[in-house]
Amino acid sequence: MRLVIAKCSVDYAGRLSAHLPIATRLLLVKADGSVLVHSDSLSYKPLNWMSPPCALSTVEPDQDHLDAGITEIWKVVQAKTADQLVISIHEILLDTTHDLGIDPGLQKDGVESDLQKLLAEQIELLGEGFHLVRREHMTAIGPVDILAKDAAGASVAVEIKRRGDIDGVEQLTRYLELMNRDPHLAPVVGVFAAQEIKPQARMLAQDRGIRCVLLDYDAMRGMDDSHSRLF
Amino acid sequence: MRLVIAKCSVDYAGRLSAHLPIATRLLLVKADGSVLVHSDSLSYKPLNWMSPPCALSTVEPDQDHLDAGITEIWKVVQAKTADQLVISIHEILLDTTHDLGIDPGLQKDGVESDLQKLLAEQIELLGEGFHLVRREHMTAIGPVDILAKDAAGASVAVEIKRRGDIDGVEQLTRYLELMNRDPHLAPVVGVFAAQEIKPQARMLAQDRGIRCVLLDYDAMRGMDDSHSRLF
DNA sequence: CGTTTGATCTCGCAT
DNA sequence: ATGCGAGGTCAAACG
Repeated sequence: MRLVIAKCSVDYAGRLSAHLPIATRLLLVKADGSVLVHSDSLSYKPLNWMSPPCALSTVEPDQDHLDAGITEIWKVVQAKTADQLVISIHEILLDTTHDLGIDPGLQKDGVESDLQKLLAEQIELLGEGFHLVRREHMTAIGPVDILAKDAAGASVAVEIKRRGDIDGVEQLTRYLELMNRDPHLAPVVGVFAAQEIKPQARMLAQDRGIRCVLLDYDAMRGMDDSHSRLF
Repeated sequence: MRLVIAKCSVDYAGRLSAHLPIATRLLLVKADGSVLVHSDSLSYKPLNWMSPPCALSTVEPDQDHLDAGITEIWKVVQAKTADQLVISIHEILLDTTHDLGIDPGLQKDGVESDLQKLLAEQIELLGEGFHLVRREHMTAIGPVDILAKDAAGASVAVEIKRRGDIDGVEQLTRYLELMNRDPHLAPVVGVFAAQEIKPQARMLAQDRGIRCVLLDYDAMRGMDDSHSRLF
């Protein structure tokens, strides 16, 4: 990884065009050749960047460039899309390279798949007498998160989101429409389950006869045997 | 901006839990207090981070930590959500600070608003005799990108995307459903206009009687008077 | 302030 | 490869 702090201007031409006026920024060149341009604010997202696979080359500045104060030009081209990033450097304040080695990677916990697993194990949270048919029930247009049956034996399709917005309701609606055409399943009722449900999503769901259920991840994890065994 | 290259492990607890095993990484502390943890690959996205507003404090390692080889502990807490990022440092290989000043910011060209402006000016691209009623026509559930009339005087609702996928078709469908209930507008036909349209989105649109139109941004910009005057 | 929507979204998984 | 869904989405625009 090469770290350069430099006074520079940057131009990107690819999926769109973008320009960064001259200023002092951090230029990050990673081992895979990718380049990130970061300013001193706006965390997370670089001002500009080039994703791998890409190649960095330095171009000799011509007299016009030199007159404009440009001492060095980096040209980064994407190998597949031919997107271009051109960094015109006026002054280098830091230039250091370190070998970091490969990273073991991030371990996550608490994402949608965890919610799905917990709700499948605690399907009675949806109501007395509910039982699980299967997770990831396949339909022609994709898998329904959970298929269950209620106390009366009617089919229940459950869509699970961490954050429930309008898209999730649309998705569940398409599944329900399709599943209700299947005489082996119909009638199928829908349940939209999420840790948080946006008002507009709740409205749309109600309008379509879909029940909304709020999930409490911490409480559900607390009920989980495999988790509680760890303590 | 402070740049630190260090052998460290990282733990995040907030909207989810995440852990990074010990390895050498770049730690980036920005002027606003935000922190980014980058590895030497996977451009763009940090392995872990904390967004502003947040506060960084150093915690004195206890004997257990010291025995484990930890020489320094950073604790970063989000001011509002109380999310926590804990960085346990084993060895510092680089530690340098530079004042970058504020960045003038990125200038973009070619995003959705540009497409909308150009299509509004060149509405006849949709067909002979089309004319613009207005951009951002308000409905009860939000603004339709462009409202136009065709040669026969029938209303046309246009949804514009850079990349047209199924969500855009759903969105337009909701608008059409609503607008067709309005006797002043009905009947309203839909046009889904994008630089690129995914096959599944095209299928769904066709199924709902919505016309798909591919937009050529460069050609449209070439036709644009205000742009050509610049050259 | 909350809420919505776009993004050079990125990223991962399944087909 | 391509499509699809999720993201600690982020971040800007709008009410």
